[in-house]
Amino acid sequence: MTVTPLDRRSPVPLWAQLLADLRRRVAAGEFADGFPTDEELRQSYRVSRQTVREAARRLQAEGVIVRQRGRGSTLAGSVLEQPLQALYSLAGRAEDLGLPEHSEVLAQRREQAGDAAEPLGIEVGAAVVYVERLRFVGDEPLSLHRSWLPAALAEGLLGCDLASGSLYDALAETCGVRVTGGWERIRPGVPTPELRRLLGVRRGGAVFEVERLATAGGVAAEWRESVIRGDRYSFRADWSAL
Amino acid sequence: MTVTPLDRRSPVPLWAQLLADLRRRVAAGEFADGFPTDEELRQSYRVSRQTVREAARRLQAEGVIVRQRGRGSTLAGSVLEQPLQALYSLAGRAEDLGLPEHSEVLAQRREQAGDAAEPLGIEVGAAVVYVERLRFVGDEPLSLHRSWLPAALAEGLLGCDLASGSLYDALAETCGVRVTGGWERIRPGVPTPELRRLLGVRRGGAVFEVERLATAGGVAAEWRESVIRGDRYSFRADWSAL
DNA sequence: ACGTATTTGTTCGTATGTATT
DNA sequence: CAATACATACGAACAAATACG
Repeated sequence: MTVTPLDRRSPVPLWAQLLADLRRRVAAGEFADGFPTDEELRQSYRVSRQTVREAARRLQAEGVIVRQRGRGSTLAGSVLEQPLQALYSLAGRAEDLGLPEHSEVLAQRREQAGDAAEPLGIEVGAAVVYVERLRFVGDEPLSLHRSWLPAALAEGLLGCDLASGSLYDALAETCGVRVTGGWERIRPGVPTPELRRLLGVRRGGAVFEVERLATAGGVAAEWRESVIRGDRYSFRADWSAL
Repeated sequence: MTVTPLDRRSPVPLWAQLLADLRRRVAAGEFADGFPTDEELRQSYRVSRQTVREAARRLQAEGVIVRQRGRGSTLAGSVLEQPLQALYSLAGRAEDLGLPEHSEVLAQRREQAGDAAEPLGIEVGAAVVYVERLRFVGDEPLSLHRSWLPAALAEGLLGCDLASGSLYDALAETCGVRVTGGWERIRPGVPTPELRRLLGVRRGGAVFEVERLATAGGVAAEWRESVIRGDRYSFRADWSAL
């Protein structure tokens, strides 16, 4: 019984106290044989399910646990990876902010799958649609995106005007494929001279490199490699009450 | 009346439908004169407050709105900045994962505040404690952290052993100062030759550059500039049901 | 300066849906 | 099919921060 009792008179919310105690127990290596269920936590800490979920939600957001319906919560593997709010749609984000957005389409053609075959789960040499776009927010370029989509799904994109808007909107309208999920990984990078020129990055400037897999109903729909200017884009976190 | 009615028989959760509609309305420039309160949204969409909060929580996580107790929700008309799960404590994260962690203390001394004066909100030349640590996870260096703390708060850190563990733990134990919040900004960068050598980054390797301000009860407690190896650390987002 | 109304945050209880075992 | 476990959704109440008269 290593449960630390929570203090209801404390100004610190119950969920924060619970979160702290769970972090402590995780660090102590306590849950090697399975993370407790919501119900078990509810009983052992004598709080409501709401409170348990609030703490669990944050543990999940931090990448400490993975929660799955019907299966329960499990400790996440130990990788030095930080969860992130999904970039998802840069176009949508710019639009939300009321910024003018457009793209220069550098390529839009059929190809045979090379490196993209593996993440897409198709065979090398299978037909894919390749789209390369230089995206502008305002007058200056912000990012370069290279996307590979299985031709079986995205054939219709070839005749599409992609000079503005989200690729996923076009994919939904033209091909009836609605992207429902995916993942992406973000790293820092040094742009090649050609990329520097395309994006207008000054000497010594760095970029974010983003890999993304988008899925539609569990099927891989797009593999994307993006480069985003570091001098025009950044990530920010505000944190409190931890 | 631009409220799109929600479909309760749809497999898409109500909060997701609400979120989509709110995003649409934001993009349409509808909330120029104030974002609706939870109660207003509850009534106009005929859902419970729980549902409203679930959608609002995500809008906040995306950086679209800012929510404040007593004040309401406001549009965060802003920059191209993406919200991020706080890095918060790298030491804690490594510890949670059961990875061995330690630091090489490169500097730990009293100084006069220079560039750190402004973010800390103190006068240039005021006494600060400067700490520079090279942090290892496993046998290899992961990051370099340079911290400035007001001497008025953190004097006690000067006599502290900082070879392992979190600076904030030391700050709490030695000085009785508990960090309660803050913010950080993350950009990509190219390391200087000296940093390359210190961190063991190969030629052409890039890094994350992190600026952080930590506060304790509303008072600035630490200004930090960090450099994290890009080949050992990355950010990851999983997204779904959007 | 003080008290009241507003608004979001926290917490409880309860019921039902959905994915996994 | 049944049991398990997380997700969604409703209702309700009080706390805490803010705004306003």
